[in-house]
Amino acid sequence: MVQRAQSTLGDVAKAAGVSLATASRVLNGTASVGPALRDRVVQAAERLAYSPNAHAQALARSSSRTVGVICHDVGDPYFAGIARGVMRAANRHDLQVVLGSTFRDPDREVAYTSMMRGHRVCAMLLIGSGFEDRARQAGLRQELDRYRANGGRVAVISRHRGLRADAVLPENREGAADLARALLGLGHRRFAVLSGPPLLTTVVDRVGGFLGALADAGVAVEREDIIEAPFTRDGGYEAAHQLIDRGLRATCVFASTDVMAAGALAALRDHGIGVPGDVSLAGFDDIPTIRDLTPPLTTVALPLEDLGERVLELAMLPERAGRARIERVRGHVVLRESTAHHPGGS
Amino acid sequence: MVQRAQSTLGDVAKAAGVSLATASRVLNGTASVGPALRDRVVQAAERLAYSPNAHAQALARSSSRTVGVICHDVGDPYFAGIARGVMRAANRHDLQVVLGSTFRDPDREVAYTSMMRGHRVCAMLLIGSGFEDRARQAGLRQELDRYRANGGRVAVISRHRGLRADAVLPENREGAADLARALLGLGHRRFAVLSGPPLLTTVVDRVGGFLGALADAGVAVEREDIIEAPFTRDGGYEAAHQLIDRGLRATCVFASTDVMAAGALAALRDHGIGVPGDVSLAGFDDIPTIRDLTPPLTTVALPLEDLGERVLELAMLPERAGRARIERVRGHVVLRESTAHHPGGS
DNA sequence: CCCCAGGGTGAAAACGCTTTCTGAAAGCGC
DNA sequence: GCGCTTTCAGAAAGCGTTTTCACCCTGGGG
Repeated sequence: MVQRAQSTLGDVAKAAGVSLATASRVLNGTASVGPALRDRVVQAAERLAYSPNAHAQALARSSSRTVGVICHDVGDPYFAGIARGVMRAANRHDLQVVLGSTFRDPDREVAYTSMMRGHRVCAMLLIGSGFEDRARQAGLRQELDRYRANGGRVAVISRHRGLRADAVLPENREGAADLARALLGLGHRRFAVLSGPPLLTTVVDRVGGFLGALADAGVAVEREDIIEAPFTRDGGYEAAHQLIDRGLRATCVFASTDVMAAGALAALRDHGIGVPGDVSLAGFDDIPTIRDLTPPLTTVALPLEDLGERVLELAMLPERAGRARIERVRGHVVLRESTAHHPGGS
Repeated sequence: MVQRAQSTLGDVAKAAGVSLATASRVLNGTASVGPALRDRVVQAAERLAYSPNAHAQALARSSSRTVGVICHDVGDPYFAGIARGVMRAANRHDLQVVLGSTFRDPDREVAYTSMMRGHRVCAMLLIGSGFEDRARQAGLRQELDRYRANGGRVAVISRHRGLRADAVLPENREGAADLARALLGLGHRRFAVLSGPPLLTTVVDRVGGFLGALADAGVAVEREDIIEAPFTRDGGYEAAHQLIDRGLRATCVFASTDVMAAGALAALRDHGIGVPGDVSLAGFDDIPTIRDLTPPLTTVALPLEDLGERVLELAMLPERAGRARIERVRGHVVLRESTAHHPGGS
């Protein structure tokens, strides 16, 4: 294939009969250039279909308008919602976005951060739960510290151990506690919990908050009524299935994400267990689709798109000297029809 | 971009007491370097937390391992599903992804292509429906032609008028026709259609295919039973609402995407109209969540994640001399419980 | 008439890397 | 010991921009 060389600023300058410097100034509007020359340059650029080489620009300016975004899985509605917010804010700030999807592999997360450091992105956004595993976090932290040592900005959503980065923090613990109290208020006393991978801070917080609030009310959840499963629809399905196999004694099931709850709902339906007739079901996140389930799911609503916008806004702020900025976001309980009053309760 | 003195290859070379060239060769494994020097370089790089400047590399090599991906809205489950596939394939090929979300603004689409051209991405992926509007397409086409003239690769999902790019083509027309025939087979004779923006090729194909197959069977759909609405959940809700206001006479409603169908289902439920008792409902795409709706939605299943992987694979192939590669993907009809046999039918 | 301010322009030095070209040293057969 | 090929390392020329610095004008004030 004959690959005609992409025309350069030099070509444009030559075609317009001006110097490189002048051409650059015209195209950037950097300095005042005589109208005659200006026109010649603009026309030459158009004629040659000139497109400035962004790499050369980044190199010469030592700056770029690119942010790196790392999430677990763009395909998941939770991240998709947040990503939409990030993209909206990025458009507003005229920023380019390079995206990483780790598929929940912590090593890949580190690989992405180091790649983005190489790209000299002006900010890095870590979307989604951190890991409890300190050893695992160490590599990530080192990479990010190096990045920040050179002036890079980091902002995260959710709790990330040890990273001292600006953060948008959904109040998972409190939200789950609120939910627990609401469910207690409906009269439930016997609960089951569909937990995610216990390595995720989000899981720890949500399940911990939920169980804590129950404990405060004198309600304990037995070990076998807490099931760990992947943070996916099928994980939720499997977990509910397992729960049923063990003999479902709870009157209310809490799934730590809506995605899992959707799977659980399917499992319950497949077993002919009525929701909320036989058992109540609640989730967390308020992803858009669950209000269209039957029954619509009770959940703790998080403003996903908003989270995305805010984390990007945080990253655009200059680093704060003292300690990191924390924006807490309180989720609010939305009682829908998947949870019903439990007659046996108080 | 990172401000403070990020260490450079020069620093590493100096610290290791070797030349730039040697340092470069060690770090790239380009040529054989004596073990003693090699170690000194590697250690110096580690000590200085060296991270190669990707822009400088791209410039020096005049090539990059970055692909641009442009979609309408990452937040939409359809695109989120495809994006997941793209990310998976990108991980496999060790490619970086820069993402654009147009929010369905064709101008922004052009802006993205030109920005990505500037970035000298090695390929551009256009995800999602093209526009019928020839004038609008002209700008996009020009930008892409310039990109390809310089060796850039373009691959698209869905039909894009005038772009002669490699494409993964969901057979929207045929899929919709299959669906229509299946619904006819259930005995339905009176249909309504929730159409998307008529400027989108996807809409034209799906609605066209659907109506065409009906016409072949001697069934006509009246103009007022075809409603145009945005390609969103709320668009579907509104459209169904409007349909109901006009007096719902159809026994079966076809929504041109699952996302719209989900909204329509909600509207029908809100009006106490039973699905499929009072009316059957079908969508298109088979996004993951609709099988969990009640009733689960009949649809035309597209392998979303697979589409994403395949479009990236296409883009990685060298350009084919003659005409563009076309990969047709036949969706298959999945009859679920949202559609029922219509007693009045044949 | 001279000097100086200042707008407009060009030459050239970065920016951080890759890669070609060149040269030095080392290994080999005679 | 002599020429020969290999191997390994460095000097330097790009890659395509931006930006500093210097220069040349033109005009206006003294």
